Amino acid sequence: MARRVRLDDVAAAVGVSPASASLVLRGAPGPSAATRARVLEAAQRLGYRPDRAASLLASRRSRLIGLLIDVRSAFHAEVAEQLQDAAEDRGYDVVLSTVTRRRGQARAVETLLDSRCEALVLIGPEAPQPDLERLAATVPLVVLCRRLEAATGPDVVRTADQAGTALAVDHLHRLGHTAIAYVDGGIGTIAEDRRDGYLRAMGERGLAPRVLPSTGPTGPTGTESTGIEAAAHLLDDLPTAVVAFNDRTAVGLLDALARKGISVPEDLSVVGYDDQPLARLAHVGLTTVGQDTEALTARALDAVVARLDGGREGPGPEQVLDPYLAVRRTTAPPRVSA
Amino acid sequence: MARRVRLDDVAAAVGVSPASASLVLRGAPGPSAATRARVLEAAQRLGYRPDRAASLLASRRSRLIGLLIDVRSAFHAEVAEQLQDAAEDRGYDVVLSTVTRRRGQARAVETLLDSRCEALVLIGPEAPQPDLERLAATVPLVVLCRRLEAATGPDVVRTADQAGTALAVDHLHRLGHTAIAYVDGGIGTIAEDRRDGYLRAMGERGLAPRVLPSTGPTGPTGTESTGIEAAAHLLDDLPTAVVAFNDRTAVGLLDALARKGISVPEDLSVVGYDDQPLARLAHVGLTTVGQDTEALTARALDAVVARLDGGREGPGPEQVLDPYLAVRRTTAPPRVSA
DNA sequence: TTGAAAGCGCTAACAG
DNA sequence: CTGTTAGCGCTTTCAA
Repeated sequence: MARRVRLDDVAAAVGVSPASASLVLRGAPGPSAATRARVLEAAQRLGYRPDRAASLLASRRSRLIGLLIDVRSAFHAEVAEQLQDAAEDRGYDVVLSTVTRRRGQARAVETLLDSRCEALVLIGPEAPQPDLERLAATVPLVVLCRRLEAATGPDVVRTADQAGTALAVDHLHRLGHTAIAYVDGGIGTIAEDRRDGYLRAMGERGLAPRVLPSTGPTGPTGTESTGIEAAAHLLDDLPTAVVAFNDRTAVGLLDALARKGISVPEDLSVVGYDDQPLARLAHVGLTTVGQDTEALTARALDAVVARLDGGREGPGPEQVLDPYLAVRRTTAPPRVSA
Repeated sequence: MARRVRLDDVAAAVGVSPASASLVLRGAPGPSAATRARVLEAAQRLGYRPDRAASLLASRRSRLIGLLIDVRSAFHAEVAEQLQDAAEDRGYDVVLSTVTRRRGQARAVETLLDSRCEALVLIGPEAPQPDLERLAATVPLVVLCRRLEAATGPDVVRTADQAGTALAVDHLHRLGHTAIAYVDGGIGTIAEDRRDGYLRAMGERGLAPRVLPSTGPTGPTGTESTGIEAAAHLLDDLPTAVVAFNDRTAVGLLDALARKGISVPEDLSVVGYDDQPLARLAHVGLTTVGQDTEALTARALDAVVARLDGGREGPGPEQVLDPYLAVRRTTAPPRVSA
């Protein structure tokens, strides 16, 4: 295998200095149109590919944004794709680092830092706030989809989760429902917000809340089984509508209900949360609350750029976007009972 | 923000040369236990983090494996996670590059090459074989989940897709089915193999095949809508069982059938392909064919290591793994008809 | 077992 | 507008 073509080779072939060739290949101003053309031609002909490690080492800036993802999450994936494209438009590149069962968030962050990322984006990190603050002291940090108490270090971009469940309650109430239960999502900031939004919305309407606890500490929370368990509790005293912590819970609920012969939405309306592809399946047609991922990633990138290019020092104001409600086939007015 | 701690700082703090410190920090043999301890202590205390760009540039080898993924695919995600962990055990690191709608495979591959990856893994690449051969001439290449005609360049690791659909047919036949239709997946190596497997399996059993065409060139292939369309054709002359090109198609099919009042598996058995998380949902309970992702990634990594560390020159023998059948709730013996 | 010196391939100052 | 000169932070001979 032939030695790789270097910048020097290109420069030599054209008869200019490596410095000039470098300017040309980076599209930097300076070189004349003539030199430019010749260098480009030679680079093309020789099959020159710049060595990223070398240019990274030599340049002051890396223009690299690190993104931590749990690659199994569809939402993370969507963010990754959108951030990649958005970053490109601003002249940045995104480095992905995956969290796996064996490879915790700390390890993944280190990888990113070692790769010279200038800023980091974390999606719904579960780390305690002090850890995030500490990290933010090291590198510009954007926390996506996670509320922080009086964030001082990281920039925060998130959707108003409280407003999301409130949206669901509002929708059901307008349809005529008053007995609206909520299937909880357990611990965590997101679960808290969604629950609070439900409780507040119910209170505002003078409705009695009813929160079904999430699966206990034995099982994972916010999964299909959470919904299945909740269904069992529900059967004793059926409300006319249920809001679930997330879509997976809602799907579990739907499944269990179907097996008990309870029709949705005739006997019971169900609302999920997340607007996952799953929810959109014709098969499921789940009415659900969703967030505008594209806007979320755009804001996240704005925050990064404001710090790196805009010279902003501290975190910007918290960005809280509004959720939307996608009405599908699992909600309807309550049955006019006898 | 304080200047980053360098190797020189650590070396100076201990009073040894950077060279020795380097050896210690990489765990290379040479330095005495005493030096070792002192260097490690100092590195820890100063918060030293090696600069990857610099070490990459300086070292002959990068020990980097590039993986191209479409991050929206659950399967790709699973491979990414497993390859990451497996690579770590062999002292390699995985660099992820995503293909997006805007950023084609070629671009993503270039990124990987520029990052000094020593080998590339592509998952089910759709590029024409000559392109793959050409790429394989540049860098050790492993093609995962894609059959190649007499592969000369890349290593190939895949599951026997023909055997997969044959497995499905066999299962249905044993249950007593004879009228077994197949919903096609359109063009592409994988679709061809699955269809061929079906046709051959039917032929071997003296059964008449019936292939329902995939959605035409207007729509994407292998999606829920493919299944929905297929259901319409099916209704004219209902078989007792259907094998679908993939799970998404099967789910579309299930949905359409449910709306027509056809019960599964009582009136019709359905088998999918891929064993996606979707299929495992209690809600769906799809009988489906799957592949052993863990084995697949392990073999892929073996192939990479054989070339890089084992000094193998050409591609190794094609690795073809067996698919498995996950029997769930969408298949049953045919109704004993009147 | 350790240290000195010479790069890895590129960019960034500055001088011409 | 172009070339020269130094590094970026690390690894790697090779000699001590």
